[in-house]
Amino acid sequence: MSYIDELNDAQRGPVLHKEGPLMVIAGAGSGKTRVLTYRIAHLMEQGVDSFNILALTFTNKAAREMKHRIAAIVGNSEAKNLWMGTFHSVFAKLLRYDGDKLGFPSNFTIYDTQDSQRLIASIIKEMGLDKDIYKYKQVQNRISSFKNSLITVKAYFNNPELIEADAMAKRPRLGEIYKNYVDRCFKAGAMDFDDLLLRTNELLNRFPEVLMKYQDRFKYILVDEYQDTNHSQYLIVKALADRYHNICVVGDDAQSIYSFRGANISNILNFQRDYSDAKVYRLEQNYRSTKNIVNAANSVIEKNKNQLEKVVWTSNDEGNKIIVHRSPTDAEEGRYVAGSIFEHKMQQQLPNGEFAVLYRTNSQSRAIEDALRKRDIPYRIYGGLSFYQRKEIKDVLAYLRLIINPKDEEALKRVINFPARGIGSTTVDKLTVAANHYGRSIFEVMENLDRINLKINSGTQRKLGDFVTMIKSFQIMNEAADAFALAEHVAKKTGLLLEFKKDGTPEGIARMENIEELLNGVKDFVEGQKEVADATGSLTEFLEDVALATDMDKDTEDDDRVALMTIHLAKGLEFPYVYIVGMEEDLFPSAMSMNTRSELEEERRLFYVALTRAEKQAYLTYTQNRYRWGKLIDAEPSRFIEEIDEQYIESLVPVNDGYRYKSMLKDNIWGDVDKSKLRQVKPKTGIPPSAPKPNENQLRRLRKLKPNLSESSANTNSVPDNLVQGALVNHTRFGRGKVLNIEGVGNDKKAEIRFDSGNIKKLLLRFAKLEVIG
DNA sequence: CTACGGTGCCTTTTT
DNA sequence: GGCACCGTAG
Repeated sequence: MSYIDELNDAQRGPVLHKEGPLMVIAGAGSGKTRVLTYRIAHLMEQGVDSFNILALTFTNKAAREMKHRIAAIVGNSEAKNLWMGTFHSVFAKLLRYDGDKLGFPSNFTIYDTQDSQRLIASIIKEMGLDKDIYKYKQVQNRISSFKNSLITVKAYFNNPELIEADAMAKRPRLGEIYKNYVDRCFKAGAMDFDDLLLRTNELLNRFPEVLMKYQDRFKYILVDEYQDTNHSQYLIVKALADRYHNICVVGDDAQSIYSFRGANISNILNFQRDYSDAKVYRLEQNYRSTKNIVNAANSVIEKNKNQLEKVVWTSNDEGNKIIVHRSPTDAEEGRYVAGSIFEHKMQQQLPNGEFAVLYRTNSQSRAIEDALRKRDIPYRIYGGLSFYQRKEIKDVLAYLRLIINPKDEEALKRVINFPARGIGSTTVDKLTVAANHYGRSIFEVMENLDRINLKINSGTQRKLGDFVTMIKSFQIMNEAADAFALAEHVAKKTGLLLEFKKDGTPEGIARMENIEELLNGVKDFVEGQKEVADATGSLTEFLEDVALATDMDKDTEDDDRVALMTIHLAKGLEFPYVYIVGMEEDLFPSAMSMNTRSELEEERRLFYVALTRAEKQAYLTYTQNRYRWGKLIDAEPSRFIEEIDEQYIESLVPVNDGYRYKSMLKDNIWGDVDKSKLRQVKPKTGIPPSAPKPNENQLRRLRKLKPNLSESSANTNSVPDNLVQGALVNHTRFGRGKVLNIEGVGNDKKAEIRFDSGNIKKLLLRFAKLEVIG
């Protein structure tokens, strides 16, 4: 049992723990995934049937990776049978089996947030309500939070406080909207994200035999990131574990960052109350980061009041201090980050994948992207507008959804007139009214146009008939053809591909290519599904996969790129070099999250998560002025910078963006050096026309600054004269090599060298440690 | 019915 | 600076 030897004492406890509830409080970087993986493998080696294990992870990717690692220990065929995935994907699967008891077809559609919002917007309109009072996004948000707290429509109307609150907010008819929304989803055979959990609860509550079936099946339940479960998820887990009590939850209260979507930190804080015989294990040794980073993060999270006791420590090296950097604008900030990454890469020959840029909001990615592009540094953005959310992709998917489930109202509305086929909003409105009146779906109304008098002129009636015929022909094809053939047929037959092709603009071509990429994705999926237990590779499965895919789930192509993502998405990941950008008040912490103590504490935990992603070096950057909503606004440094114990911070370095902007030193824009002045540096208006020159004090301090990466000129190698094309050289890391070519001048001078290993590398001479040997 | 331009809201974070 | 929605003209 060699894998047991790879664990430290603290990790071994929960892995070997036999029966009964256990909670693992796992500090950042303490090997929590390893514990989960090995515990599952160990259970299976002890004779537990893999059919009896349920593991709930935070991302599908995490589940996949864990499965692979388990397969490596216990064998592939056994690992296949594990139920492992996100809450949403696991319970979607469960609802496909047993959702019929609630009146849902097994091929129900999953509405994404946009679908929900559109439906709510149209309900508000149909009800004749003022859209400025009933804002569809806010309404959707509120309904979502009801569902996450298990407040059904019925529960809402039984709760005077909620009704009162909405009345006070001048939205007395919110309950009605809620009711209509639920009805319409039901009628459309659709569930939104929250329904996947809410309906699972309903199913388990109303049908004891179903509950017993799954209680008996899932004798061992493991939940990752337990601190981020919401009430609905909490109840599902509790119900399923109620029979055997073999529940293992893993989490870190200090990393709870999803309360905005209903996550309830008290789930983890109260675990011992729920299971009085629970054994608690703590993983406190951090294997990821340097002492500086761990200690800095500890000094920040200490400021939170509401937390479990835990001391994260590390025996890793001291490491470099955290570098804090100020820029005049967000564009400069991007340039600094790109320049810094560039220098690290050149100096240490690091791959792009060792770097991550983390931000609070998706909109911050743009400035970083621009700067990286200018430096030719490859990057990949995670999150934001993901592939599956692009218009053209959603259009294709909507057709596919309609084939599977013609009652899917949002899919129908999306494509009934795209590409344009002369069916306008007037017609769609008439159909909607009729559908609501008869309690049928729009598609059913369209199928029976001849039997209902809707005052639609005959030309339009014929167009509607053509549309119905087309969709039905697709349905017939779906019975025989595989998902790929069908999807390709649909893209062509509907005219979607042609629509974008004839557009001719680069944008249109890009969209066409995206559709082609989607088709390839379908193909890959169909083939990949053959490896999964009880999967068939059907269109239904593909659509479910797409609906619940997160951006992190995409197979990380093995190309080497800098990662750009929000801090939320970065949870669970680690990178040697981490840049946390936009460290400014109102941005991070967010202006929306400073009203209550608990909101602020969540922002602080978010910062803790960000900081603890870094293995070797963390950078914090902020700006004096930033573009927001297309306007330049003043910014001031985030309070979180001040909250870090000073001893872990490298004195705030001047803004000279490496060698390339060295000329700016003349009228330099200096970062403030004195930490105590952090809050005073905010300029009154925009960018000063010429930034102040450094005073004597600042100059003295700057001279004392150790040479570091940001001051590239200080550690530039002098280039030996005899380093010419054809010279033989020795490199400290890569060994002997021959210079093939020299290019560039001055600081940009690079040598292309073929090393004896066979690798050809381009090195910046001012960094490369080269010795000429002949 | 479509195309186009004006307006307002938006930016927290995601399954 | 961008998207979604609405009103108007053709």
